[in-house]
Amino acid sequence: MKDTREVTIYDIARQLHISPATVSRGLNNHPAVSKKTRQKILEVAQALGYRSNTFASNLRRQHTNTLGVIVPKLNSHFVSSVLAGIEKVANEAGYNLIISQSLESAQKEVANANTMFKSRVDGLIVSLAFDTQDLSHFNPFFKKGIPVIFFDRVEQSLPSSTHIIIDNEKAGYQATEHLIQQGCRHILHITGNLTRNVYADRLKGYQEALKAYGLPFHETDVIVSMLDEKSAWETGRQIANMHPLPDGLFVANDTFAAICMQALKEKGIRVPDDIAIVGFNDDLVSRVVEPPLTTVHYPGQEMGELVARHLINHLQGTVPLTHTHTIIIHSELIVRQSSLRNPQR
Amino acid sequence: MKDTREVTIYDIARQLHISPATVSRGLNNHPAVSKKTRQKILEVAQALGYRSNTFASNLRRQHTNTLGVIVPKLNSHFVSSVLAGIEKVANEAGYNLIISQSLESAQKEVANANTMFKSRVDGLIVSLAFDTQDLSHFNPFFKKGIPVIFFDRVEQSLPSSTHIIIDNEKAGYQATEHLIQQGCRHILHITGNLTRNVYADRLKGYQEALKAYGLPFHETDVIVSMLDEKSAWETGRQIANMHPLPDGLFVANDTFAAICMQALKEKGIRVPDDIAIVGFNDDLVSRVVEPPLTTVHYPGQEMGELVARHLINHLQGTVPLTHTHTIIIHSELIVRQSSLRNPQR
DNA sequence: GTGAAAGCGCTAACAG
DNA sequence: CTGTTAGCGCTTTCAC
Repeated sequence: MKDTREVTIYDIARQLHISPATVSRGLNNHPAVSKKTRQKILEVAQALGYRSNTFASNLRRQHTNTLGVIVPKLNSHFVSSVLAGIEKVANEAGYNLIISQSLESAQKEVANANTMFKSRVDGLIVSLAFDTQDLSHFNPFFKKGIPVIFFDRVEQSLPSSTHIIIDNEKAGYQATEHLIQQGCRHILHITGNLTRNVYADRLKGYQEALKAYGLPFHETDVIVSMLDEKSAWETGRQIANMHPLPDGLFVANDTFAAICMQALKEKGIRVPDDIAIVGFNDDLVSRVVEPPLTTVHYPGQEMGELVARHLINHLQGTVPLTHTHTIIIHSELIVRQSSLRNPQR
Repeated sequence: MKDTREVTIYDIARQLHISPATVSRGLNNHPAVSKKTRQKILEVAQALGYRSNTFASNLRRQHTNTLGVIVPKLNSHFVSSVLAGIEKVANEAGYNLIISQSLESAQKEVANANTMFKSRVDGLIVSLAFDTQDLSHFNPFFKKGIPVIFFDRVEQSLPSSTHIIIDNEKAGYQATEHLIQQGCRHILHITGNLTRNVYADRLKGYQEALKAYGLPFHETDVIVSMLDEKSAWETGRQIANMHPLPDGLFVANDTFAAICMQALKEKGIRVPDDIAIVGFNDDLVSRVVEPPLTTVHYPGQEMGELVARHLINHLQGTVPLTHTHTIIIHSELIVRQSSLRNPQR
């Protein structure tokens, strides 16, 4: 039953009475092969059910035409969009993708990086896990000159690698400013691990905005959380029990914000009247909760396309990666009901 | 700067004055190699920064130790859980994973299958796209004797391949029965492409339940949708404008249900008082909407583990795959406020 | 327990 | 435009 023998270029060559080299060239669209022979080669290949052996090919040429991608979690609108963007560009350029998720664990990220290294990806795209501190698991790549490019969750201390991010400080500023303009005077900021750029920068923006509007900043108004579902419920309930109640919440992701909102509402607290809430990411959930969540949108797909294009350009020698350090993509605040206290118009 | 030369088993062999064959054996824990030499080999390999060349290895042995996974969408709680389960088992058994998403497009699924085939995965795990009809893109696998195993979205007409599913008919029955028991008499069922088992079976369950409770079934009460976000809003608004209003909604996924709920509420319709709603999947969103959504939970992680274990057992020759046709996993209805009309207790 | 040797399938000089 | 040749790095008989 099993059709066990593999068809090779030798089989094609034999059938056409030409050399395997020519077959190889024909299959790879090498210019120095006549249209006629190429045509024939393709036909026979088709007829014989030939499939090229990537391993032999990769073994021979010393690269894999494969890009590695490590993300914290597949399961978010933002990450999905980025991936879609990366895949589009990679596909068009003939690159394959290996995708893995660290599940927000530094340990798993290390394992993933090792796998990627062993898989000999030509380049690596990374968004760091929640608690990744040490970046030495990328050293093998640096040493071998394999380009690594970071997006969103980056470590800017790292020299000589490219980062593609949004202006988290600005986004944090705008979110906070918006809350202030809605009349909030005591705004809590709920965020993640502050060693991570995205959270540290949003916090900076939050602080700046407070300062700009002459509001005091209290350390105790910043809640650092693991940002998982369980903490979200706990934090939400905790806030509901505060006296006096804060009147604004700037939360570093939509899911967390949505759950907080739920927890607050369970305790009879009104959103936005008692507490106005702003989230981050523009996940689907932000549109489904009641009231819809004001949030920061950033263009995942574009970001992914940009990241991939950059990496591929570099791999193809077009652009020296080390010269373009940090690329900042536009983000914007989307105002919905969860923060709107004095409806405009 | 670039450390360009790769370390091979020859380098290790030379350093230890032994043959590459022995090094290979040592690295692969071949029994016929003394503890001492193995120890030394490992040390030198470490010191030299050796990484085995998968391509050479794969080229030589005729398999890849890699499993392919094709899912409709990465972006759902259920799929993430399944993947986690698959990964756990695969990892433990020393298998690598290539994961790709069809994004609910049959066309993309074909492309993915081809890529998997070219990547020479040792086995394939598939959950079908929304609109996949023709399954011929898996023929190359069947022909070559590469095992393909389906889960959740399956095509049971397919002979001689294993399916791992939940009892969708039963789940559909229970969901509908629950709504009836809550006093619903006119229940709409919103679902996906009815050629797909999951949707067809849930519909059957819905019909059975109606019949069992002496309620009439109307074709027009079944709304077939693409189940994307846009349709969800449209459908929700459409339902809101119905006269008379239905009093129950059984929706084939949580996201869609959540959006419908939102759309209904926008029109001033109360959930569950005017319309009770049951979703499907137990996605995070089901817990965050107001009121929380009654839904059907099924154990993704377990399902993933089971699927992977099954496939790997077969690859290792333990179990003949063709003999175990269909495995059914337990699912359960989780009752929350969106459907509770006469609060128990 | 270890070594020699052949070859997995492909590509890239080089030569014509 | 096409053929010859020589490996890429590894595993696996078959010897010893």
